[in-house]
Amino acid sequence: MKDFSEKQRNIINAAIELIAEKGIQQLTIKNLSKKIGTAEGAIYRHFDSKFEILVGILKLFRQNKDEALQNLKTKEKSSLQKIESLLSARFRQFSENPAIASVIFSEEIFQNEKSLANEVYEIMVESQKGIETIILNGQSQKQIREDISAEQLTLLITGALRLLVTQWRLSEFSFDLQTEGQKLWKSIYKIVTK
Amino acid sequence: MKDFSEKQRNIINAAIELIAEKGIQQLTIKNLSKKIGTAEGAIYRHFDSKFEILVGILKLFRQNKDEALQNLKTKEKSSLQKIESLLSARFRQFSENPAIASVIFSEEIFQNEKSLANEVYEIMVESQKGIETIILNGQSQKQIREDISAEQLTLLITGALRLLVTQWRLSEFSFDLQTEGQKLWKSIYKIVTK
DNA sequence: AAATAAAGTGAGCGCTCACTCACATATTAA
DNA sequence: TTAATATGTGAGTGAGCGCTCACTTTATTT
Repeated sequence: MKDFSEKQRNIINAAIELIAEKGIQQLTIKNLSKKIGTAEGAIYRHFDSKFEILVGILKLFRQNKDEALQNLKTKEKSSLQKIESLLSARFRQFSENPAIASVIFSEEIFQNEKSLANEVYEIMVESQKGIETIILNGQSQKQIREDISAEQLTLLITGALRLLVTQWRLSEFSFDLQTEGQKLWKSIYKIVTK
Repeated sequence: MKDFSEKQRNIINAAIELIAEKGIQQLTIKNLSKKIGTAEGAIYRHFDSKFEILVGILKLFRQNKDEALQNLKTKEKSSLQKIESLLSARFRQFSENPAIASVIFSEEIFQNEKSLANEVYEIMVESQKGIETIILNGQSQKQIREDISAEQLTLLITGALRLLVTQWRLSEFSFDLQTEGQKLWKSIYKIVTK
């Protein structure tokens, strides 16, 4: 699994932005080259096919997720603090790069190709497993209520996170995501600590 | 706003199934006519354009939502019972018609066209307003906790519902949605009643 | 400075797309 | 029964798609 060159990252970022702006159906090589400011053919010096660009987007998302989870493990924090960190890091990332917010929870984009759809699902499951593990830890340390399973709490937390981001996007970023994200965290805190 | 003819409903349902199976990019007039068993041209006797078929899908979703909310108003139930009814009705609907589950929460399908994307957002907001109203009622009757706003509780409930359905779809319907839906309701019940 | 490699260019290829239209067939009205 | 209307058919149209390739330009190595 090699890393991307600078040009490749440019192309991937432009692709994410294009999808965010116009939807997957407008992610064409022509539009992509226009966005980057090169001829169409140039793209094929860096990617074998359009498919590989989509693969690249998912690879980037997977890296982000791995980094976020890895980052937490090194720190000395309580389970609740870890969850708060994860959430606020997410909201910050999306605020700084709204295009990612528009693509990362849109599984439909990759539904065209079976192998991509599967990758999307795997990333989602792994990401939630990370949160579930933190919650399980919090439960065994009696910081998080135990009358609701870690799986269910994860579903509630992740679901709300996703929906909030989706609303932010569909409303054309009409509210401050980080502010609303903090509100959400306060609610989650009340709920998980009972 | 006229109702659809039988042929039009056939076409809309086939379109939903196609999107569910192969993604929006495979919703082509050729594939659609193959699915229905007619020639391509026949479709244009019932819809002016492919765009109008997408509009039709959204119209159907809006009708479903309106009916579900209207249905509840007539019944004599507590707020908590109403929410449970809403959720279980949803899960039943999706179990019986998985294709709808695959499309209804995939907002990016309609992202291609600004007017459609807006419609999608409106339906979402209205749907949540319905739940929020029920929760507000439950709060004023002291059946639902008041230390978390109705808006936030709606976000948590709706988010979890959506995510559960999405997981069910991405896992290729690998678990029983209604069973998991009941589990979710039990968790939600514990949370909202404190 | 010359040679080699890497990156960019854009016309053009085969293909699929949404959609049209002249015609055929089925349904309803007179 | 005939006329009128609605519906179905499928080859055809121009446009746009992903992608290729002969060629040019830029960067790197000798």
